[in-house]
Amino acid sequence: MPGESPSRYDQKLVYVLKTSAAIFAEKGYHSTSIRDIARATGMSLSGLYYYFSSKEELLFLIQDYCFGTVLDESRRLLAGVDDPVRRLKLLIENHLNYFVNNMNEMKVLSHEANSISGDLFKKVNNKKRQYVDLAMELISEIAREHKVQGVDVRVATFSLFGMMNWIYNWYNPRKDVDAAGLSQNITTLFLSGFLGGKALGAEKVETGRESHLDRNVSVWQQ
Amino acid sequence: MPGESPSRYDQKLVYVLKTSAAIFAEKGYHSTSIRDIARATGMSLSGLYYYFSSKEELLFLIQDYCFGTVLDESRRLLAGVDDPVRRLKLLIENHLNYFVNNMNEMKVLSHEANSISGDLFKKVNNKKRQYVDLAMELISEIAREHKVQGVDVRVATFSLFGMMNWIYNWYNPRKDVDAAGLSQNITTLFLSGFLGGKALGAEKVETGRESHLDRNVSVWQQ
DNA sequence: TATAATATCGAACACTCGTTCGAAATTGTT
DNA sequence: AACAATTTCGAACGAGTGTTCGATATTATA
Repeated sequence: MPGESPSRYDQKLVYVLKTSAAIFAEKGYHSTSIRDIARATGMSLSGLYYYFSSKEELLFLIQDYCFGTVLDESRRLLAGVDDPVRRLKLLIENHLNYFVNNMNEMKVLSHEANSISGDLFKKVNNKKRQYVDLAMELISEIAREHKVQGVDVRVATFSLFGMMNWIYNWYNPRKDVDAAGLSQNITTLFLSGFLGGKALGAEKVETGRESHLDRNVSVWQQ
Repeated sequence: MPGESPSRYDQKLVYVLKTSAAIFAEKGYHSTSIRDIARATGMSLSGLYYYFSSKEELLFLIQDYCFGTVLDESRRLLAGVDDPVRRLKLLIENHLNYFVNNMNEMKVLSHEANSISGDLFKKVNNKKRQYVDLAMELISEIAREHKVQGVDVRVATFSLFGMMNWIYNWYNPRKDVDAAGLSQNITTLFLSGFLGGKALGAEKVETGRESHLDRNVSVWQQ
């Protein structure tokens, strides 16, 4: 049912997640106290626990929501596309686009991957494995199709993720190329390398830009 | 003066650093207590403070020692080599070789870069900037020489560091290719990309394998 | 407006943390 | 053996942590 507006509860939960993600991204999960989050959200310490049952679950909610979106969106985009090179390009584009537009959440997802444990860790890691497997299979197909030799598929896959996930360490939206440029650059780098850059032009593809979390947050922003 | 053996103090300091780095790498800096380190080293809580003046300084000592070695070694290796492509290959090879042989320290250096603050942060960051600048200038030279178009030098540089520094998230010495293979793969990927892999073979280069920290640690190991 | 459901809060608890300090043990020197 | 320097330790302090709980305020329902 389209047009159904999210409940008061959901709206505020999203606000809490978004605010927490920003602080986690800035100070790190372990250096952030629930009191920090209370201050930033304007809520009381105990009031926050109405929206999560532990600090670790709060981290989980951020990571799970974030990864779920990336995974769903990439599947949606790849559906109906057959050529593995084209599919990989879409995956890269979606990944980087979401990263740039949700830097806080993606930093928390990348950098705090081991700050979570037990079942919550497993849940996030399942999605992560699915996502990595998808990319690795694409790269494997490409290797077969194009008879790539001398490059290990596992090394190639994680090198690609390294390129993409490292950006929270250096990327500056006001200084660097935009998300589309970033995708274009990294796609070229991965496929053709630094010295063969002219061979493959990555065409622009339409992907959603706005964060899901952004949608309902306006009410709560000062 | 070669052959001068390190003092008792230095030996044990190195032992403390090495042990701490292993725990920091496993549990993360903020989740590690000085009591954890005391237990692992077999020393008392207060006894540790004879070797560092604060937990943060302990982190600094690990990062500074580690980065200093990488930087010095890379300068030593690059001295006398003119061709920028050759120079970059050496930098990559040295970086990955040191990374694989000192995974704990390099993980602490990469992953805990923002767990340190103030002057100590500045000190480490100065070395980091020098190192990044060195790589970026090499890449810039290569771009000029080979008339590379369509790839941003800054994006390329940090993508390379992303590939290299991400490995602590996935690399398994017992499962993956060794340090030499890793260098070969990543050099090829960066320069020729996944689809142009055959063009450039990265020749093997001799670099030191043993960690500096390893040298004097044997006495203290159980 | 009365009643139920939802949402928020202040205060406190139990615990862990980094760090200090004076004394004791160990090692090196004469 | 006597002394000095180096190294180690136990015990404690004060501050900050995540979390709980009963009560209160707010909103929705009738």
